[in-house]
Amino acid sequence: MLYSLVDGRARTSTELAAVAAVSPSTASVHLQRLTTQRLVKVFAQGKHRYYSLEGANVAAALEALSVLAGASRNPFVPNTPSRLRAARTCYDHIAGTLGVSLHDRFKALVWLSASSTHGNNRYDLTPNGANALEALGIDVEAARKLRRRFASACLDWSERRPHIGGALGAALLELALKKKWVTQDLDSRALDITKHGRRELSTRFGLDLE
Amino acid sequence: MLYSLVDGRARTSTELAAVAAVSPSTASVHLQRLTTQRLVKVFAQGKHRYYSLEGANVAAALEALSVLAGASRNPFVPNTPSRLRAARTCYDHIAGTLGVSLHDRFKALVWLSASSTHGNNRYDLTPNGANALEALGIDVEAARKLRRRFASACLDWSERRPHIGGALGAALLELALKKKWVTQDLDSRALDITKHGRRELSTRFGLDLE
DNA sequence: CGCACACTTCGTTTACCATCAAACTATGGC
DNA sequence: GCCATAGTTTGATGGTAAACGAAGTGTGCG
Repeated sequence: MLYSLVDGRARTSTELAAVAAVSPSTASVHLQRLTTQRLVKVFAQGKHRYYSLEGANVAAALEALSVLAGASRNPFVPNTPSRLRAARTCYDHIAGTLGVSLHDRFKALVWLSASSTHGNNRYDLTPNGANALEALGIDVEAARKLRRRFASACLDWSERRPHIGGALGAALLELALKKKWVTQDLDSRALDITKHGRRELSTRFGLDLE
Repeated sequence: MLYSLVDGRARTSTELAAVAAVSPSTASVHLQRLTTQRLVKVFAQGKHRYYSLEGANVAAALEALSVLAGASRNPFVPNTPSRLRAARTCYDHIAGTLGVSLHDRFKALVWLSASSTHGNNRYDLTPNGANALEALGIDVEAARKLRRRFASACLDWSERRPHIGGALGAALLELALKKKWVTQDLDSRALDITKHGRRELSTRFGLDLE
């Protein structure tokens, strides 16, 4: 279970049960123990409970042990249709590889930081981030005034890593549609990244999508 | 057991049994397993079998795990009389802190290297090392001709780390006595490092002894 | 040579822990 | 409001591995 989590992605208890080839109940008690021992952390989203490694310490220990064991692990392959995996909507914001990439990029640029006031999986825009997004045409102040969480880490279904949700996520999708960076599929949640969009994402955010 | 070995010192199976608070027989089967799994290596000397960590990999893994456990280990304290621990003879060569320090220093200076032709715990002098020792007044060629092993790793009883044995070790002790770097105690195996010797060891080998 | 010591091998016992099924709780969708 | 799905709790069970004592092997010392 732990080794399957070293890629940084989160997994549900049922998936981890399958990975370990044990029954869901066995997996449950095991994961409970791993949680109390601070090896993994849980993140409940809807009726799914996503488990991921607690921190870099744990990954380091696993790495060191796998060196001893001389094992090479086979990587996780998501079995989501590739069109949906690349980019799609999640309620009213961007998910899929694109969503996760944006999230990672915004954190790397320090536009987004973990919220100090709210819970664990909430974000704040830094002054830099607010300026940059205003410059792109997002009304950050308006988004702040809405009666909903401003920005949150939403766990991505296909990538199993967080993307940006909340009012800010919605504003980003709105912007991307308005600027024709992406177009919405009519009968699915898939998003198409336009040629123009690909260029813009690259120059504005340094995002290089396959 | 493994944690008690992270300091790089070797320990006997009886000591490790005491460390783990189990019977000698239990320790024996456990150590056997650790050996086949390449976590520790054995070195038989007389009727003692010294166990030590197999390599840096193992130490790294233990380190990573202890970070997770948040434990701080209490270090090994040798219970040997300090006079004997500092310097003494082992058969006909130098043992104790001084012996181990010389061994470590010679390896660091690349005067001594693991023997390519003989077994695992044998040494060869490098050309550099031979020159340096000849310059000090050791007849290296004569030592080579003796019908005994030239240089070997002899596990130090108090330090639990190797010092230099064999013909080379004997020649080193002979030199140290002749140059009055050390004087031999009359009724024990203890060696006294003279003031002069301390100075010489410092300038010639960069050895700083307490 | 024989004793003492260091350690290992063997066979047996015991305790524990992983595992599962069944029952239970929680969440989302219609 | 009800069903389906996701996950957890609980209690019983069996397999396994850790542990020990007793007997065996090997090494050094007098």
